[in-house]
Amino acid sequence: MSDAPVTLSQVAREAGVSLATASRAINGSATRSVREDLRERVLEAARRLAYSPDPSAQAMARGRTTALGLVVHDIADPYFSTIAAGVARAAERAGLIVTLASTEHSSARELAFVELARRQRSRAIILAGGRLEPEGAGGSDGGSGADAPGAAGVSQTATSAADDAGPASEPGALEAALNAFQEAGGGVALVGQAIGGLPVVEIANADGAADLARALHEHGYRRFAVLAGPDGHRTAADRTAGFTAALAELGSPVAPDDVLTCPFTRDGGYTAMRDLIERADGATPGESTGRLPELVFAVNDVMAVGAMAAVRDAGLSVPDDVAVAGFDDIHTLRDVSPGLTTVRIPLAEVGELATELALGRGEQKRTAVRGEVVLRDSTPRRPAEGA
Amino acid sequence: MSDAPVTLSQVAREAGVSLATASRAINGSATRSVREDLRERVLEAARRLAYSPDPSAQAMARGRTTALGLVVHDIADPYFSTIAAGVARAAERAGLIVTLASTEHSSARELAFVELARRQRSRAIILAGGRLEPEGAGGSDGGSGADAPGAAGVSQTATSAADDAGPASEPGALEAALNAFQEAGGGVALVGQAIGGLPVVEIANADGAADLARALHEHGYRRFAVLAGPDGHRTAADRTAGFTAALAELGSPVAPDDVLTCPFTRDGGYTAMRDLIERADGATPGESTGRLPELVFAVNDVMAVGAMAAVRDAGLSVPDDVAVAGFDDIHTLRDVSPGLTTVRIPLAEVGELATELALGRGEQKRTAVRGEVVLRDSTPRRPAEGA
DNA sequence: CTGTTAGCGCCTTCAG
DNA sequence: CTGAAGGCGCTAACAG
Repeated sequence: MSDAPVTLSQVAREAGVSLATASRAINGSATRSVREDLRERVLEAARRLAYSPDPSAQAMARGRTTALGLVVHDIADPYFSTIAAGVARAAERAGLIVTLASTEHSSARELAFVELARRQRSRAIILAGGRLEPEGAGGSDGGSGADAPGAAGVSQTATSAADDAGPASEPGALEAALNAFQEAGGGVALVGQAIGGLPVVEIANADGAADLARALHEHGYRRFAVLAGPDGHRTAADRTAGFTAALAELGSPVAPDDVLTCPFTRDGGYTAMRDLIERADGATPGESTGRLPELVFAVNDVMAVGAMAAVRDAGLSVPDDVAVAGFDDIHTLRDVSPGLTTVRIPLAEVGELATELALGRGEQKRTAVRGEVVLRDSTPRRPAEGA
Repeated sequence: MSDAPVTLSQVAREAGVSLATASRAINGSATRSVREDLRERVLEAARRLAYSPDPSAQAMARGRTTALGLVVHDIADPYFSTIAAGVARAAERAGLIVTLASTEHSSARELAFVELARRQRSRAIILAGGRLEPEGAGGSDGGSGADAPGAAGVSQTATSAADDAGPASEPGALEAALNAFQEAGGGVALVGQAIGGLPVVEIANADGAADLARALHEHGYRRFAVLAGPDGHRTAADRTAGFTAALAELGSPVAPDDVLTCPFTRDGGYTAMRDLIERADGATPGESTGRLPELVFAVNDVMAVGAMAAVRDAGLSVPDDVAVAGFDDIHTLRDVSPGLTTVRIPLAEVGELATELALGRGEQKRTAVRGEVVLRDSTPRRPAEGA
């Protein structure tokens, strides 16, 4: 059928006007305007021919794409996919196409995508996901040489760009790339926590965790442990810090031993909780406690669910033997049983907000979203108890 | 700093060669080759200048983008986000940029995206998500006029294109659009079930459900109900059909009354299960059963979890009062308790497969993925029972 | 208000 | 094997 796409000039010819007029009629060029009847004719012709503009051509002529870059750590993670849903919605509203990058936690890849976005002249870019402190992430393969195979080096694919960025990019490289992107006229928005002075939808991780701690304390809990996520993970660190700080203030400090480092994943939560249980059982001798904490706070829901599984697998019960709390209020996890106490973050809205921020609607460059504590059955009120 | 992006000609000048040579050196033009030392010089210059090609320009010159379109119903749904993760991985491997479209169940939007992809000359497009039978989905607003506001009609944004496609596109329009896309040289892959003769990663929904039914029957279950999803939803219908057919064969047919239509969502599962319970309670008089079925099969995990919540909210227990089974084996839901019996579909792999199919690696145009029954605690073996 | 004319950055025939 | 020249589809100065 209609093999070769219809071009604007075909439309112009069909309508009996010049190319320029057709262009103006169709996109309503900023300053110029077109006589009503001509416009009608052009529009009519375009409809008849089923014309639709070529984004690449427009991008080239305008020096600006209609693309919105979204980079997340892992699109399969409900935290990110919910944000992505918000971004997708807002982007569609703005008439933008979203290009998705799932970096699988490689900061090199992240950097490569930001650079790609700049090169591609994306309209804006949104970076979601807990920034890692300098350290860097590094891929699984340590690809030794900088430019190993064939015609690498200067590549035209995101892939190879990521590959030869090496195991971990220098700290600051991301910020620099983002700044360059912005200076080139692109919009930027971060989700989570700030980098430099870039626009950001901040999630009040520390405050939310502190609120949670207070609510739990008020419920009668006194002895806590924290599954704190990996070292160098900002989001995890902020949640941990907010939680422990609030407890310290309340006179129920968390012992350093009871703050366990672990991956930011379901398995991380599972394993850490299992360790905690083994320790309480005396299976791992030489440890302090000897008994389980009353409540375990996992710094995200997915970890919390892993932790609950570990409790069950050990033949124990949540909340009878240990209470568990999480963070995020992942929608898909709202029906776990017992219901998981958590801090609700309106992730989809966060995505929409970030999009609007990146697009520069509204002046503020910084929005904060504060979570709301949601108490459920995984942390019932404790019966009064003597010191 | 480096404000205006570096262009190929700058690289060429820097290397002291012509534009053409630089181009050939960098992308290794099919037929032509370049002397080794010149190539080195060009590559070196490119590196020094941090050159990277402009995708739009390449797209225009080559008449083909480096974009891979992925359209899903709802990226926040773990089913789709897991597929998306697979697609993202495979796309990166292939050096493609994925552009994401979350249609929010509007078939008009779906169609619009396919057309956009064609216009944009995307390399390939992947359509995931249960095709709806003709009926069409329709947005929430019934946008009356075909071309209502201002300069609509011929639009340059996916948004407006979707808007004026009206509530529901004619059946076959999608297939036609897909065919046109393919004829224009783009790759296509469907996920779920076939449309016409297009390449597809089929998910053996009926077979998987039948396997599940047999396993459950073997476990001693005899009286079933099905939360069947909405009318006209292919995936839902196939699962329901496979399940009921297998049971009929085994001599435990499911009464039509016990096949409940409901939305394909958590709330759909919740509500339908609640209805089932009320019915059993006699709260809704004039109904047949009077007692709960032994097992309720929800056609996807998310619905199943909603159903489990309804059971709990009614003060009943899974599996003591009713057993529950789902479909998909959503990763995030693997830790619900009791563990949910389901049919595991390797969703991420499905995404990768679809990508490869769409890219035309390998000749076959059709791959089938069969799920694997996973029995968990939500459907324990039933004690032997008299007729 | 409309039409003509240059490019945008790159690839790809063409000559040399 | 290399360089020069044209064009992809569209927009944005320019004239008219």
